[in-house]
Parts: sequence; C-alpha cells; structure tokens
Amino acid sequence: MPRSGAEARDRLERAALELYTERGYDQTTTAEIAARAGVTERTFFRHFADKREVLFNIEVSQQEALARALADVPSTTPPLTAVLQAFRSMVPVFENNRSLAQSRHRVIAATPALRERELAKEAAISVVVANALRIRGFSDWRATLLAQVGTAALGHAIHTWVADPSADIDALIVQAFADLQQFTQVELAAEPANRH
Amino acid sequence: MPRSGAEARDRLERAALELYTERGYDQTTTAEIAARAGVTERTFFRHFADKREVLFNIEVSQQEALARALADVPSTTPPLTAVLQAFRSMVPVFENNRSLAQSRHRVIAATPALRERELAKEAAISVVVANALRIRGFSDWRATLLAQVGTAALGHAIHTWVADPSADIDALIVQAFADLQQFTQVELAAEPANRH
DNA sequence: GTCTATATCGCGATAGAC
DNA sequence: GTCTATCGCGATATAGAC
Repeated sequence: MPRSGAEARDRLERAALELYTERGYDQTTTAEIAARAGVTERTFFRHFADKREVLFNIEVSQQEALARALADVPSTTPPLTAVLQAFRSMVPVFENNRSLAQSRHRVIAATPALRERELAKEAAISVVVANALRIRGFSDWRATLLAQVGTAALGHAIHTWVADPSADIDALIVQAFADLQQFTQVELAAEPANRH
Repeated sequence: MPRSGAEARDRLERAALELYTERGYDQTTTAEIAARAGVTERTFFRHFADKREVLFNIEVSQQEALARALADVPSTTPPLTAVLQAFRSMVPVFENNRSLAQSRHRVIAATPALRERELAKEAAISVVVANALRIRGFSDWRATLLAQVGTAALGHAIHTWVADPSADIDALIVQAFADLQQFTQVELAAEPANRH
C-alpha cells in the first residue's frame, strides 16, 4: 500500500462511497472504510473531519476555482450572467466525474445526515458567489440574494443531470438560468408591492 | 417531577439553550442538559433525535401552520404575494418568541454544527412552500425556485431582526419582498439570455 | 498510534396520569 | 388497569485528546 497521503485519501473516498452504496451510510463504520482503504481508523480522521466529509471534499477544492472564474469575468458583465459564465467554466470538472457524481447523489439522497451536509456545501458555494458580487459593488443582501438564486439554478441543473444519463450539463445550466429569467419576469416583475 | 412529556421537553429546551449560551455547544454534554432539566440522559434522546435538534423543534411545529396559511391564500393571488402573506401571518409567533429567538441565533451563529442544522430547517420550510406552489399548478422547478427566493427573503428579514433590537419583523419581511421585486427587475429582467 | 469522552440508541422494568 | 413517559443499564461508534 502506498504511503502517499493523497493516495490514501483517494482510496478512502472510494471505499466510503462503495460501502455507503452497498450497505448504507448508517450501517457503515469508519473502521470498515479505513480497513477497505488499507489504513487505520485514525488515518481516516486525519484526512476527513467526520464521516460525512469524505463524500464532499471534491467540491471543497473547487470553490477557489469558482472564485477565480468569477473574478475573471469582466466587471461590466451583468451579475447573473457573470455567475452563469463562472458556473459554465466548471463544466469540464463536472463531466470528468459524472459516474462518480451519480453514485454520490444516490447515497446523499438516501441519507438525511448527508443531505444536511450537502446543503451546507451549497450554502458555501453561495457565499463564494455572494462575495464576488459584493466585490463588484452590490450590497450585502442584494449580492446574497443573487448568489442564492444563481446557486439554486446550478443545483437544479445538477439535480437534473445526475438523474438523466443522457443530459448535457452545460445545456442544463444555460437552460436553468434562462428559466430563471423567464420565471422572474412573469412572477416577480408583474407583482404588486403589497405594502400596508 | 411532573410526568407530562411536554413539560420535560420544555425544560430540556430551556436547559439546553442556557447551557449552550453559558459554556458553548461543544462544551455542553447531553448529560448536563438532562441533569439541569431534572431528567435522565436517556429521556433527552427520547424527545430529541440529537443534540442539535433540541434548539430547532420550535420551528418544526410551525411548518404546518405555514402550510395551512399558504393553502388559505386565494389561488388567484400571485405566487410570491401568497408566500409573503403566509409569512406575515406568522409574525405574531415570531414576536412572541423574540428574546428567545435572539439567544438561539447567537448560539447558532457561533456553532458550525448548528448552522448546518439551521440550513436544513430553512430548506424544509422552502419545501413546504414549494409544495403549496406546486398545488397551485406551478411546475416543480418553478415552484422550487420561487420557494427558495421567498424563503431567502424571509431568512434575510429574520437575520436583520435578531440583530437589531428596535426592528419590526413585519416591516422587514415586507421590505425584503419589495427589494426582491426591485432587484429582480434591475438585474434579471434586463439580462440577455446568453445562449451560445 | 493509543486512549478516552460522550453521543446515540436498544431493552426491560417502573411509575405517574387517566 | 391501561397507557405512556421515564428510568436504569448496557452497548457501540464517532471524534478528539495525549
């Protein structure tokens, strides 16, 4: 067994996904994951803060890439278009991990504790986006709202993508943002202010 | 000690909030909470699935009220106006628990594990709203998006409210929805579709 | 790496409330 | 008396300390 930390980490991630898939998250112990990866339980917790995190570390490493992509979009670009472009720049990463992503989402969907962690990760992405928008001069709440809406669109696209084997993630993202715009015009822009 | 479950539950909630405030969430054990509430540790877990849940059960009981309020809004009302009205119907509940809500939010803000749970609860509210909108005939994704936007507005209002002792929650909610509409017109409606 | 605290939950017995 | 909540005890696994 190679001692390189990165490899062990990788094996732990695979082992965890396999075991969570085979017998479910709750029925899997960290000791079993470590054993299958050929390391000690202690090593598991050296690499991952807790039993959930082992499924989500891929995403963490991508937050910086997203932040950079957002910073690179010209500041004259309208905010949600900038967000859309940044998300689209991540498409290759998604496509590289497609089958993995599908297994992951199956497990996550079946486990409340993991869904909770996923929400936290999504919120983290939303914060990254909001920060970028704040740098572009938007107020806190405006940036937060735009970021949440954009992240929701991305989430919807990914959700559709993992469910449909023939789907094209890039097209889905573009479509989600187009829907966003259309829904908004119909439902929001037309609405009375409802003040008292 | 009274045998009524509801009272024990109540004492556990108070004890937990006190202890989490005094020495922090991580430094508080479930045994200590149970002791202060005058029950056994085992009883704690009979009432609450885990150490976090003891802070969030109040909200759970209000989801049904929200669902009912939403169902009661005439189906001709535009969706986000309906959501706004339903949220405003909850204002008395918020105002009754103001100081409690403030302590709660202080603890939650200081504890990552609790923030995670809070996100999950917010997502649950969003699901309730989305269901109501789906019943009104909106597609899944449209209902989900509208619900998330509305819930984000409510979250923003509550966040402002707990931070500012002189704030009026009703006015904040109305304002948040008005902002929503305005931002959307500026940022979204004006945006090009960005197709390739 | 080893050791330990403690969160979590199963089970049978018990004791108030109606 | 029947329910239901609590108790008392025990087992396991996660996570953190040393």
